[in-house]
Amino acid sequence: MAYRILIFEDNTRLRQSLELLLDDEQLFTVSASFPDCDAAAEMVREYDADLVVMDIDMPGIGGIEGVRQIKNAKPEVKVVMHTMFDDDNRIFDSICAGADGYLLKKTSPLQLVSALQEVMSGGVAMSPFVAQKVFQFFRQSNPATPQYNLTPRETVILELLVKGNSYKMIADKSSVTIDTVKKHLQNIYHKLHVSCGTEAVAKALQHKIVKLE
Amino acid sequence: MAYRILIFEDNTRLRQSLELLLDDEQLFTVSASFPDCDAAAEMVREYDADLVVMDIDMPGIGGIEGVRQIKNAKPEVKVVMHTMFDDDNRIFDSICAGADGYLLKKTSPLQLVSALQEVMSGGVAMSPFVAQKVFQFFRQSNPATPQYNLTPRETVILELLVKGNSYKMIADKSSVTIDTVKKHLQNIYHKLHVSCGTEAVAKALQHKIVKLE
DNA sequence: GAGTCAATTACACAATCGGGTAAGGGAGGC
DNA sequence: GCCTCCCTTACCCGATTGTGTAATTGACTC
Repeated sequence: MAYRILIFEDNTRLRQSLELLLDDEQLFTVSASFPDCDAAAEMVREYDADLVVMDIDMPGIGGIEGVRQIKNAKPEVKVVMHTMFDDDNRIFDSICAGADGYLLKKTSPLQLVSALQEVMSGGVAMSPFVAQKVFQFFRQSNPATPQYNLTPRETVILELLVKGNSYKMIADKSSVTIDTVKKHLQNIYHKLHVSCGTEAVAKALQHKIVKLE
Repeated sequence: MAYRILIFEDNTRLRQSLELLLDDEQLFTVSASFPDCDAAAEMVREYDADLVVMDIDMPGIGGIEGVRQIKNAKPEVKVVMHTMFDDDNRIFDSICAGADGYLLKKTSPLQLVSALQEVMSGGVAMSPFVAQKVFQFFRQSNPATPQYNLTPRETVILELLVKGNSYKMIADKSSVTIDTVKKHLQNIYHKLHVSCGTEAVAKALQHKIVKLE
C-alpha cells in the first residue's frame, strides 16, 4: 500500500512536476495537490494523508501556519517543508511548528524521493545546509561551559535565587541564617563576575550553570 | 587530491573494516587509524588531516573530549562521530563539542561514504534517528509562547533589567527618571506574576519574552 | 466629548540587597 | 602539625529595590 501524499505549492509548474515525480514512485501516491494551504487540515483529514509536502511562501496562510494546523488536526501525519528559503527564522519556526523535515528546492529529485522515504520510516529529513544551521543553533544555545568553580552549596543557593526566592526564603529553605546566604551570594557574584542578583540569574540561565525543572 | 582521513576506533576489526572501506574510495585516503584518541589533536596536526571518524566509547579520553581537543587545535578539520550510542546526552554533547556529524554504527557502508562526502562539501551528517532527537530537542526548547501583553516600553525596560542594569542605569539609558522605571517594573512584575526582579529575569529568559544579543 | 490606556513624574516609607570586615569549626592535602 | 578551602554566623551601613498613592499628558476609541 502506497503512502498517500498531499502537495501544497503555489507555483503551478513546480506543483505539477512534484506530482509527476512522486506519483511515479511505487511507494507513493499523490492524492491531491493545492496552490494554497488555507484548508490544509481539512484536506489532510479528507484524503487521510500520510505525508505532506509543503511550500512556505504561499498566498493566504503560509506553510508554517499550515504545518501547525495539520499537526494539530492529525499529529501522526508527516510534513516536510520544501522551499527556497534557508533563513534561520523560517527553518526554526517550521521545526517548532512540527515539521518532520526541511528540504531546499535545489534538492535533486532523487534526493527528494529518498528523503521522503526516510521520513516515512520514522526519520527526519534535512538538506545538509539546513542541518548545519540546526547544529549551529544547537551549539550557540549551549556554548562550551566555562568553569565557574561554584561549590555545591553555592550551586544550590544560586538555584534557589534563580527560582525567584528572596534572601530570606533561601535562608529558610537552606536552614541557615540570612547572613550566610548573603555571604554565599557575595562569593557567587564574584565568581560569576556580576554585581547583582538579576545579573547573576541572567548569567546562570544563559550559561546553563543551573537548570530549571 | 583525496581527503586525508584519520580513524579513531578501539574495536580492531571495525577499525580495519573502516580503513578498507574508506581507503577504497577515490575521494578519500586513510592516513592513519588509532585505537584511542589520547593524542588526537597532535595526530591531526601531524597528518594534516581533513576529516576524522571518531568512536565515542574508547579507553583513555573519550571521543567527545577528543572532538573538543581536535576542534581546538584545528577548527577547520571535519569530525564525524561514529558510534553505537544514540542517547540524548552523547548526541547533544558531541554536537556542542563541535562535531560535524553523528552517525550510528548501523549506518550502511554506502550511506557512511555518502555522508562523509556531504560533510566534506560543507554539510552536516546525521542518521535519521539522530536528526529526530535533534528536532525534538529543538521543539521542547521553544514551547509555544504565552502572551503577557507587555507594552513596547515595558519590553525594553525588561530587556535592560535582564542585561544586568540597575534601576538607575535603566533610567539613564531610557532617558526617564528612576521613578518611572520603578513604575514600569512594578507593572511588569504584575503582568508576569512575579514579585521581584530576579524572578522577572528568570521568567523572561525561560519564556523567551526577551532575547539576548 | 468622554473614556481608556501608555507613559511620565513625584514623594514617602519599608524592606531588601550588597559590601566590608571578622571569625570559628570541620574536611582534606602535604 | 600546618595550610587551604568550604560552610557558617554576626554586625554595620549605605544603596537599591519594591509598594502605595496621586497626578498630568497625549493618543486612540467609541
